[in-house]
Amino acid sequence: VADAVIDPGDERERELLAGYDPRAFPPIAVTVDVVALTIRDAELQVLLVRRGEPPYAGWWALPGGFVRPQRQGDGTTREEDLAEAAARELTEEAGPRLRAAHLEQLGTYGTPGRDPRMRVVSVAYLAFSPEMPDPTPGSDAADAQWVPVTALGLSEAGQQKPGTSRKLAFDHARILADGLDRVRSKLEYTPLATAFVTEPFTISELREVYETVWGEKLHAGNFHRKVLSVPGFVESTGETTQAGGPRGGPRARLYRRGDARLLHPALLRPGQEEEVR
Amino acid sequence: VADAVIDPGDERERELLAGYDPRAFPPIAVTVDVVALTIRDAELQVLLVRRGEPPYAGWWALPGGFVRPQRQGDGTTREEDLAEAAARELTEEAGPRLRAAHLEQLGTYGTPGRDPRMRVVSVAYLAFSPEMPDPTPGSDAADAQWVPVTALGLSEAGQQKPGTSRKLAFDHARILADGLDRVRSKLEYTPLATAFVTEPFTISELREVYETVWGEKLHAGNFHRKVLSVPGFVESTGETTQAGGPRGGPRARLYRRGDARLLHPALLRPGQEEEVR
DNA sequence: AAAATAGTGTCTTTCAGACAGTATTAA
DNA sequence: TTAATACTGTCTGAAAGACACTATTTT
Repeated sequence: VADAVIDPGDERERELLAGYDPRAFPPIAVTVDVVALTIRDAELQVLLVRRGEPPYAGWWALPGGFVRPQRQGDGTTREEDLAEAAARELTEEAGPRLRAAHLEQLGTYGTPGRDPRMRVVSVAYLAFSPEMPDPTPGSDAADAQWVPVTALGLSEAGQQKPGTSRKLAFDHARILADGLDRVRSKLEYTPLATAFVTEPFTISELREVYETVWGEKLHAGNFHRKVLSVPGFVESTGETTQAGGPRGGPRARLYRRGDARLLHPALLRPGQEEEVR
Repeated sequence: VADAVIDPGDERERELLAGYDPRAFPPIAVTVDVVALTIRDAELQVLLVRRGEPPYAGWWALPGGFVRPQRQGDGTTREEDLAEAAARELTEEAGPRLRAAHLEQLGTYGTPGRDPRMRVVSVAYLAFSPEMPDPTPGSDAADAQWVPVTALGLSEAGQQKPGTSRKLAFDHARILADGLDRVRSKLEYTPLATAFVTEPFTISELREVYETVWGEKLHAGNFHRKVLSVPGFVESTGETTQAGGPRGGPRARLYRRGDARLLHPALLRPGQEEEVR
């Protein structure tokens, strides 16, 4: 295939190429996939795209696509970084209104055979955003939807349980499961939960993030004191909400994100006594 | 380049290919790089290879190379997984005696221009092994060496300080810095330290691992009690060493790795009061 | 005998979690 | 008035860290 452009030269040069020049090998495709998470209706939801073409036509997939060596946006032509590619895919699928508050690399998946068409190595990214409207129907993102992760029947092993209606294409069930593990764990020791709320926010809103992601009720009083005791987690605005909660209660104080990158001491997840052995 | 093999067909098909077929784009090379760490002479050391060819001839690099779509080992021909490729590179560079006790994916680096020859996306792996002999001179691994990480003058920003004699090629200083961050942090909440010692081991040997990786002296008595109090971290063999320490002291009890995958409660790193802000 | 090391005991401080209690707001 | 919620106070137990101490071994 691509060998054609190379003049092998003498044997030494050929060996050099075999060791150092990838054009001597069949190509490997590089893609990015994005696990975009948000909280809607008190549920953790993930952005999925319905596939229209084989393979896996009619199945659901994480938004993603091939990394483009050339990027044309503002007129200038330059190459595209991996994180840029992830952000681009997200915007293309979910619309320009989705501004992820946080984007980080999750991991890279390159097991042979994960894409039946050819060897594909996929760099997965994890994105978090506050509650977003549905992707605009009729736009480029017509086939994108926010789906509650509980509706996907994921097992601990990163597979979907039989009988789940929305089937995930490729190894996306595994990637999503890894992403969920990562989020649940990062809530403990980073201020990541603040990426799921819009500023200013209340301590209760922050607690709802933890409860939704961890799937466990937390003690409101202890949570409140704990959050305020961690230096740099949140920062008071001095304001309060304009009204109490929908079912009563006093007005709550409002906060902004603090400047801490790590939470010390950490907010440990309850019910983890049973260790992973 | 590779466009030649594709017949563009009508416009619809061309668009399909542009979206789904990587052969419509210039190729991106996929490599694996390995950050192999061990403890020798009470120092944390990393396996580096001296580059003989441009670019960066004479500089030092992490062991690594292109992922081979086809792998020929036991006669059968099949594709090579990313982790397999990492293990293969490690064996090729350090010799077959290096058996990593632990191998995990670190991250993927694909910034345009990181390799001046072409667009290269590199999947980095992190490997840990107990103390190993030097790579055999005269073998394939003639140019590989264990180098103390302190000799590389890494700054927090993942760059080498001016005046460092051993210069790291490509963005390998950044990859190594990320790897060191990962190790230091994983010692806290996983039993990873046991990957740096040979079984059976003493609590003091385990403490030396922590002290070397963290670069801080720990309180021997408190460390001892702490390790034994974490369920599943270590498991007693019932044996003791045959002699005391080289400068006196009683014989120490010997332990094996336990079955815990996570340490609860964690072994928190001291001197971290100053948070990352 | 002296020095080094393995391992244990104990005290103080911090923190997580349970629980109670007060003030404020909506229905 | 009732129920819900925001926030604070207090107690208990777990655990980290400082320090002291004993026992065992080498020099």
